[in-house]
Amino acid sequence: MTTRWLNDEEKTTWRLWITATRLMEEKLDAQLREDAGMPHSYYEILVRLSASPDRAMRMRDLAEVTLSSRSRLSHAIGKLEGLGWVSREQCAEDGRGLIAVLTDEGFAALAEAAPGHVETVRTHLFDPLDPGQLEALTEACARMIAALGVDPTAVAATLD
Amino acid sequence: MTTRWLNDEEKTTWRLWITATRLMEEKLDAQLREDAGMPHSYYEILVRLSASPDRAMRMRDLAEVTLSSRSRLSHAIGKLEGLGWVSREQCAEDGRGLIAVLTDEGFAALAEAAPGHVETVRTHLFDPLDPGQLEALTEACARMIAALGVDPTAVAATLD
DNA sequence: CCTCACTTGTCAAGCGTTCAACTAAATCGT
DNA sequence: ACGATTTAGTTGAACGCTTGACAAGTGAGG
Repeated sequence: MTTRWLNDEEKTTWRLWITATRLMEEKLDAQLREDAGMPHSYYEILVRLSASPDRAMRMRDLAEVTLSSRSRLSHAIGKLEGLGWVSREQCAEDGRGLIAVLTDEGFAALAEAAPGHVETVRTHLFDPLDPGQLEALTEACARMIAALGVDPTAVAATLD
Repeated sequence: MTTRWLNDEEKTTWRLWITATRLMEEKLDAQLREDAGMPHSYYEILVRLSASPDRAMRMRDLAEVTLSSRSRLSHAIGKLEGLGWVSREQCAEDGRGLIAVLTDEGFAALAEAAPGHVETVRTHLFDPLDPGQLEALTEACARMIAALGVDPTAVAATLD
């Protein structure tokens, strides 16, 4: 089968997408490291824990919602435990399981980091786009996620 | 100043954006590592070189268009040189400068990798979106890039 | 010329991630 | 009840990237 190469218009779209995603992630990570001393990936772990009942989640489930491998999460929680922001507890129902629990210190760190993070998101995503563009962007992302094999309604549902 | 928190609709948009960008980059990287033995970032370096006159670019300029730090590019070119895909040559006009040149082997590696990569991009970005969504996505990315301090017309112009 | 500020590219150290191997516990089939 | 398989989580090595420091080169002003 012959390759369906990208035409100029598609190349433009593709390059803008790549650039926007890279710059945005770079900006978020830099802002959080600078102002809160943690990378974006760790921030997201804290967010997920804070939004869960008892501020606790099983490692397995936490890995899934943060799109992390178990190994990655294990290392990350190790770091966060070292910072005193998360603790590990045995899972009652399953002897293999561990529960990551957000400590009061972790919650405080998150509460301090959140305003700056949200402001960054607003400044670089929501403020520059009008409502119609936001709607189109939302739908486009949902379709891409579906094409990548993940259920977008499940993603959207994990707001908490 | 009080924080303008995200409402539910905005949270949905934000989470879909994060998920789509992560999954897409993950997919691209996995596909290229699997089929071509190189990460996505290295593929982009080869693409930029292949599209330049004489398949060559100064390190400085290559770093800029690939959104890399000089250090990062230096490491990457070192790897690519080890693979025999790129060579380094002295810059005639500036004694500090080095020119990265794509070798024939590098070009062959790129030619072999390109069809699978383009197909992946089509499958997960262009195929699932209709023309109107693509246009909206393009414009949205351009505005985000502008908000992040980069000129989007300059990004789009570097098609070659 | 000479100096001084700036640019270019590299390098070592440290951080976060991935990969593969591993332990331990639960589950399944017979 | 028992071995085989699957699942949960950890670990260490290797990888790629970032940061900060550095040597070498450039170029404008005195």
